[in-house]
Amino acid sequence: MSGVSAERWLALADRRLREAGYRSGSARSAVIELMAREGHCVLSAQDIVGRLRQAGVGSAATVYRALETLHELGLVHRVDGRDGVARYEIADPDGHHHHFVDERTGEVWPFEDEELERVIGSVAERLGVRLLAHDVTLRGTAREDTPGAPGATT
Amino acid sequence: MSGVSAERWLALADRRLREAGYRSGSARSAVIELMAREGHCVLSAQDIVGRLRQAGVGSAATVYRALETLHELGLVHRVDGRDGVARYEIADPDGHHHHFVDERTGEVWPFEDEELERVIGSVAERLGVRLLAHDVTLRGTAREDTPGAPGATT
DNA sequence: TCCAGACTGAGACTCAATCTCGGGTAGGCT
DNA sequence: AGCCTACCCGAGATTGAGTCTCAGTCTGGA
Repeated sequence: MSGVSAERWLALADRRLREAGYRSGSARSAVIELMAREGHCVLSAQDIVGRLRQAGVGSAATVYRALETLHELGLVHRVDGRDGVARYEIADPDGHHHHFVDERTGEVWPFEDEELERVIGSVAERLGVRLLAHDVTLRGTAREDTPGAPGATT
Repeated sequence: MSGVSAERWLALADRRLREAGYRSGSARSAVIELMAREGHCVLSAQDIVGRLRQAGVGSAATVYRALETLHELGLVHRVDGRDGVARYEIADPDGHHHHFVDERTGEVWPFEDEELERVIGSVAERLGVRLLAHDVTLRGTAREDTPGAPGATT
């Protein structure tokens, strides 16, 4: 997600919060700014707590509260780790993606695939259910022999 | 999974453990039996601990050790809960399935879809990664078409 | 039978996440 | 501007899943 889009997300977050009747506060604002800056890839709640503590704001409770609020407003997605750690990323309003987890390094890379979305839609139809959300998580290892492997960049 | 198949899984587990050089022990056997009996749908680790404690065997440490061993041998799958709770189910040797979670009732339904598997395979190929596992979790509501049910998508 | 090494279980420990509550602050009202 | 109420914040206590440790027990081959 580009910087421009991050700006847009920040504005969106601001608006939604205000519309939902929330006031502004230093801690939540700090969380939102951090997410806009670095939340394009998954950030663990603990990461966020750590970053903000460095900056001298926020406490665990506050960060979790802020993230829960953002999640309720649909501004962030929660990605469940295999290790009992909650991870968050900003919800891209014009895009939907899934995750590949490298089993060796624990790194998480996003990807999207149109056909995958289509098939999931048809599966839901076949099952006769109304879909509200769906997660696809692939686990494995990046193939070093493939130059296009998603490991080249952070 | 049927009772017959549960028998088969039990035998398979027995064989794989022996082949891998494990000895038999009361606690692990109890975990395996419980999984064969009730593990066709997801069981949380805590559930298992509780059941076995009722029966007077096993401790938390032992149960987690046993489940880890079974997971390493590919005998069970781990399903990550949204709540930081590890859930397990027996790995059906002749079938791979995913889960639909009813958001209203919390019920979990397994399903399988051949095309979904195929698309996931091709996505992995496109990404240039070696796939070790993959989870697909659909969330939504069963469609008995309740008027007034939450209707958003994605 | 003997014995090395694997298995077990109670309890301490770690750490993410939540709860509590006193104090601070935003922002509407006069 | 000053006040006041309701919301926001943060330190610390608490919960609870999962892991670690270690001494005692048991399996299974020699």
